[in-house]
Amino acid sequence: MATTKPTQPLSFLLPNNPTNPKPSSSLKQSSIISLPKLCNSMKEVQQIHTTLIKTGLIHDPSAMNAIIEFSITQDLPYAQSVFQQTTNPTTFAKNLMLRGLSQSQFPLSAFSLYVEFTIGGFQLNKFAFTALIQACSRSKAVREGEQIHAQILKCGEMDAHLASSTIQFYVGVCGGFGIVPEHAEEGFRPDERTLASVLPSVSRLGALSLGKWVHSYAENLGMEMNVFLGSALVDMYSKCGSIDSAIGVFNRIGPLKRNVVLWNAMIGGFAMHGHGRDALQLFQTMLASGIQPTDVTFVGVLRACSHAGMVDQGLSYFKAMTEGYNVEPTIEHYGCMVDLLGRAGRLEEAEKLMKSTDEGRDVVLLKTLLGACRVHGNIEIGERIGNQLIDLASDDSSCYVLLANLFASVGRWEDVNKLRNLMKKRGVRKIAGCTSIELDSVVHEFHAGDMSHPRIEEIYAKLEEIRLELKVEGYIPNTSQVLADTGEEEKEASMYRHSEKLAIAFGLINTTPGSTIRIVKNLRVCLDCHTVTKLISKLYDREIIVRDQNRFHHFKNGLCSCSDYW
DNA sequence: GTAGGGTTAG
Repeated sequence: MATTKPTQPLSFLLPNNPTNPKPSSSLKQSSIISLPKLCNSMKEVQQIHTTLIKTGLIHDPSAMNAIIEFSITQDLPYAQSVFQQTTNPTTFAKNLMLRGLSQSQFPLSAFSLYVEFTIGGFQLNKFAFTALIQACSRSKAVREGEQIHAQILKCGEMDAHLASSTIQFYVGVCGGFGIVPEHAEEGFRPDERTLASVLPSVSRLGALSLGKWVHSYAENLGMEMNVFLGSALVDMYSKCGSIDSAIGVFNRIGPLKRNVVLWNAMIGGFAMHGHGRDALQLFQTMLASGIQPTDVTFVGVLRACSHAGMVDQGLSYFKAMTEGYNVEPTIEHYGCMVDLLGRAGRLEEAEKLMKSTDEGRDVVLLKTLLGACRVHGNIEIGERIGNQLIDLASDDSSCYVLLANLFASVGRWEDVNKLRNLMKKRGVRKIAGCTSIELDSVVHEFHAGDMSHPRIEEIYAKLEEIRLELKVEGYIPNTSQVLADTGEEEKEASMYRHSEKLAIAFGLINTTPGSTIRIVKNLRVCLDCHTVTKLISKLYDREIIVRDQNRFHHFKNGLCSCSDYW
């Protein structure tokens, strides 16, 4: 871990450094040859390399290996030249070189070295094979990978590590085809790595009870809560809507054990839940504990600012990122910034920033800006961006829907119809809205106007009850996002069959009063569902947590954590 | 002494 390395330069250990009066002979041989492991830069490695040559210690194979080991990740050409100058490279050094090339920009270059080695009569071992099969994974070289797989089987080098790299190869190049396990292995015990690998799938599903099961499984087996498992759990709990449990896992990992990935996961968790201040406070704590932020950290920080509406803070963190922390902005950072400025209604600035990058025609950035135009009813910029989008991403239905929403909000029904016809002509279909809710480990899924649920009558009865109560409260349905130019009554009726309303009604019927309702939606929440959910949270005294396409909404006491911008 | 796992805009 980079943070455990000494930060001061190591040159004071070298003999020609005047600040160090001791001659090099006072250093044990074993200590100088292990120095490259402690190095922070190639410059230090080169200094040590020079010293090794001067003192003759370079003839010790482990000294050479240490130099190669450091430089394969930092300066591959350097490692290659050192390796070529070695008269009798050890197996270890050969394996390192294979690994270095397989992790380089041109993974298949490992194969030329492999050919060289085999001509020279070198027998490959499991470490060499791992590097080669990974090279095939990275470059999607199916035939080569299959041949390496055959060789591995022939020479009997297969073990658990190599098997997992081989599986990764097949999963990556053909979706796992051809490697279906024959049976679940008897006596097989998953370890922290296994669980850390399955958790991202649980996170994507938003299946909290499944994630909780994995967590308690780990605890029951007495597994060590390391940063890998910890980060995966923090992310899982965040993405499954249980930010408190995420905090619990984070806090239980000792401050000294926390690495930047774990901090990033927790900051990102706060961000997606709209807890901007918590995210920024945690970021400051991270800095105070001496952890260097990465580009991912700033994605979390900027996302936190945008989701919590902290525009000024966001702008100053973006500045600090590039000027103070030397982190180059990526497309993800620009995405956050366009969202941040767009939320504040600073649409011209958002567009200017977008155009100033190489990513001015990126579909996601354009969609972010168009979404902001819809929220702020800016038809001038919105129409321009929208038209650009439906050419650029002509098969993406959400672009048409966003633009149609904008037209509908200003009553331009003719344009809405034109868009609908264009979609039909181009064969683009709207993605159907779908909301799921999990009760007692069973996932119930609802689509708009769904009549298939066995308890659908009760659900519609509950919705009717809600509709009447909201009417008493003076609520007027907002039909601006209904894209059919029909009568108000028809529009209202169609809105009451939206999938999120069905899921919430089902949740109200089947959970104890006062308990939290969690639902997951595949698209963005519609404007009317958002308003209705706020009112339900107050009327029924329920906390309702909604995960939509890209963030969480916490509805409580008539308010939503997104401050009505999403 | 070498290899597998975790975090990333809308």
